[in-house]
Amino acid sequence: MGGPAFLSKQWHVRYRAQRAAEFGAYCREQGLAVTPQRVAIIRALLSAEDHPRADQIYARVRRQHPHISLTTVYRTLEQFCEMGQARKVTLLHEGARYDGNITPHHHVLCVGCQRVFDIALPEADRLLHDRERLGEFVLLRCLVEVQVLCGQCRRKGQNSTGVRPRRQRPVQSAAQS
Amino acid sequence: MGGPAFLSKQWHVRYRAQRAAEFGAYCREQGLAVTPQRVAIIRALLSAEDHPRADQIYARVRRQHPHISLTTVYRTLEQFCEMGQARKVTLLHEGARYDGNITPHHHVLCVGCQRVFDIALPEADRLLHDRERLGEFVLLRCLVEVQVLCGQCRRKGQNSTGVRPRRQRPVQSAAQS
DNA sequence: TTACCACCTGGGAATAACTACCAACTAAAA
DNA sequence: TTTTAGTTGGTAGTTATTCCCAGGTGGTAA
Repeated sequence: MGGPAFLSKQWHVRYRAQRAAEFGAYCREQGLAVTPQRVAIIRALLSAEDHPRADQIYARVRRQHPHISLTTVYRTLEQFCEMGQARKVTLLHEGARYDGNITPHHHVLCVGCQRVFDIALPEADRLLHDRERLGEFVLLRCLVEVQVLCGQCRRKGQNSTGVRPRRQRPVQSAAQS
Repeated sequence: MGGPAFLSKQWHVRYRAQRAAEFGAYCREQGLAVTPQRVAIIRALLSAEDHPRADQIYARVRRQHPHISLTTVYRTLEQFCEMGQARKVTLLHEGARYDGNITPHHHVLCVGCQRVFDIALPEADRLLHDRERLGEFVLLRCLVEVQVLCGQCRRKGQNSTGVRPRRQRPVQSAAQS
């Protein structure tokens, strides 16, 4: 109880259905148009069980929308991440960074300036303590990335989530003209 | 005590000096030639405080070795990682992967087949529980990647560390010719 | 139902971050 | 000093992703 657990198949099925149903409303709420491309991409993403890459989603969506472009897929996935409707599993994906310190430690990344700092996190090292297996998997290592906003970036007034705000469609009220 | 802690400057200084001093012996032990390029790269890496990218290390090494090639820098850094003399901070760097499941969860990556699985890790979620700050940093999120070898890959006899073994220079003993 | 327009899309070109290849070079064993 | 496996540098890919912009379209207001 309280230990690591894989998420069940059944849970996933219900979760996806709910998310798909709410998608249109969510877009409208955010001032985004509900285009066939966006719907196709969120569906492909929600029905995927393999954490697909952008090009894999592109290939799947193309079965229904042969004219969709790869650019649209990349752009839309990025938007979904900004909206909080998807997660990018790759961390620090803008090129590998190297660390000469090979003692056990973890990393703190400032989402503003992309600087990386070393940190010791004994709790993290104990995370999967005295386990060799996790289900059918042989445990090798456990990596932790703590995302923060450094003092410098906070003062510069960077948005605190690392998510760029999108422009809202102007609400056409009785005010003007 | 036992909580998150940044590694001290002083510690780093001594650590680097020791690692630099041991480097030659380590290479010989591994059957690797001690070339000026390798020495320059390990020095640049050990003296770096910023988790540099390969091209940054290239730029720094070039100040002393104007003829070194970027290819050598990439190759050498990769070797250092294989030898365990460096760490690559970027996880899953072969392209972003997307996840439609935005509930709090973490990822298990099989280093053999690169498949990604979702996992709930309440311990990880509690890791930085009831903290808003970590030193001068504002905490945003804490991401965990558990690296494993899945049953399938284990049976296929994949090397269990994700590190390719290097060919040893044959020990020229009295045996032949 | 129509008109409008800010938003959205597709396609090609550009970029960044590697990676492969191979001929020339060199560390180090003998 | 000789030999040679191991190493390097330069060039030419490749892969993943982003930029740009002309043309298309969802959604609001009339």
